[in-house]
Amino acid sequence: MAMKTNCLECALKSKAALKLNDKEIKKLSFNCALVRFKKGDSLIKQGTFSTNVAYLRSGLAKLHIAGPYHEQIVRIVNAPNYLGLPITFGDKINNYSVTVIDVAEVCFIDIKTFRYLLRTNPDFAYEIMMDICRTELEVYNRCVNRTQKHIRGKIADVMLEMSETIYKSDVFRMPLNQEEIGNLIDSSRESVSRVITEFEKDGIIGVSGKKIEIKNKKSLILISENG
Amino acid sequence: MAMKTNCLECALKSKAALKLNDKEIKKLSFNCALVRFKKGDSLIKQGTFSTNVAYLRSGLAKLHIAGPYHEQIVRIVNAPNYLGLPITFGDKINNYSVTVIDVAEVCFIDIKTFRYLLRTNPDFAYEIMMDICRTELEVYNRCVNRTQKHIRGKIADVMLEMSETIYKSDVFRMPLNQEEIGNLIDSSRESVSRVITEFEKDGIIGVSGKKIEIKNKKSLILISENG
DNA sequence: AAAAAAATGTGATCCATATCACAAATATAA
DNA sequence: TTATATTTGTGATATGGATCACATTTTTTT
Repeated sequence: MAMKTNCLECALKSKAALKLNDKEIKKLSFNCALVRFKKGDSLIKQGTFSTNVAYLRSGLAKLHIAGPYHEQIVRIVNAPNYLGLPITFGDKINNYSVTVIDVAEVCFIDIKTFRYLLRTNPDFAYEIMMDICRTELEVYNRCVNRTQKHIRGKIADVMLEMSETIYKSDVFRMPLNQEEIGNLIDSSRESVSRVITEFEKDGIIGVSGKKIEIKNKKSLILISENG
Repeated sequence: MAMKTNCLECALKSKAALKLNDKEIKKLSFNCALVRFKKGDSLIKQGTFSTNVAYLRSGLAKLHIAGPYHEQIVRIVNAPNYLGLPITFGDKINNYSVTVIDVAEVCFIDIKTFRYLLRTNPDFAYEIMMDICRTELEVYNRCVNRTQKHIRGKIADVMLEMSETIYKSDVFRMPLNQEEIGNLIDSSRESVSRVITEFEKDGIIGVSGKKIEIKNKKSLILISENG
């Protein structure tokens, strides 16, 4: 499953890795394994020990936490992006799970190597820090929206995020089922179904199976803003 | 208002600052101003530019965001702690506000000096990174609780946090009014009032004005866990 | 100490969503 | 291709908490 990597020639390097010199990249290459995953595979499991830094080279994953009553998807992570950086530093035990939702390639980097690079290359460290901070700010806003918006606005947000941020296209294959969408926006599967049906009837989106087409982006934005 | 600081002799240094050598501490001292604030004073204002790193040396502050419908308190920050580190790196514009809720001393550190220290002292940088990551993990869990728990459980959590984490005592002066508690746990002022009254009637807490006494911690923990 | 402002308590009513309970439709495995 | 499992659609009903509307208490200002 795991393959030797050639980080030097990798075209999907992180912004941070671009700051490494050839010698450092080689060190990284030696201590890094590339693994392919399919939908449903678990990359990080809440409650287990973290031993590697994971870098999502391609594909899509969900970061989720077992809440007191049900599962909650905290955010969708699209490539290229580090996964679970905060656990690498904040805690030895994984505070959340990460699961693949669309075929993915993941580089597992030895944690000692990663720390060595952080210590020796301040530019690399700075980029990693920027990355963590940007994510944190995003989580703040996501949390505020999740708790304050009504279902219709939240579904509109999900559709817009998939279209604009994740797939960068008006037509896409929704990688989450309705129960997962519910876990992402904190509502029940049934309510998600009702709103999606409503959006379709109103001609705002087109649905055929998992395929979604954004037909009226302006309406979606309006609904996102005004509930 | 602002005073020259003497970081070298400061007894309330951050874990990160403890990693600095004397020369670095002196540099910090030269580029740092200590300011005292009282309840209600604004330390960081959402939407403005961030120019300094703020370190809460003593006191208490709330980190809050203007949501689509109402204000939301994201977390309560107690000293000693950095304020708004993620904005320092993640964005030039403040994504949230920080306001004092109990007399506070804040050190404003010149951002260039801070960055210089990050570049030159990897141990310092590592501690700062740890700090950011721990906060991020905390925010994840807080967000899950806020959206999934019922009011009674959330009020129990607030009481326990104040008693155990913030004031480390069974008796304390609640620094938030009921509207603010509502903003912290996403509920209305009225509901907060009702639950607090209920807890008092049940003999779980004692209330006289702002003074709160935890009378039955076991009950609170039970309510926190089971709603 | 009096007046004004802010914070709190409490009933009555309303509403967005959850929950329950199935039917129908898709997807997956045998 | 049939059988089985998973996902989705939709009505009926229940409910936690929001909202509204005041009364009361506490705090702050003058």
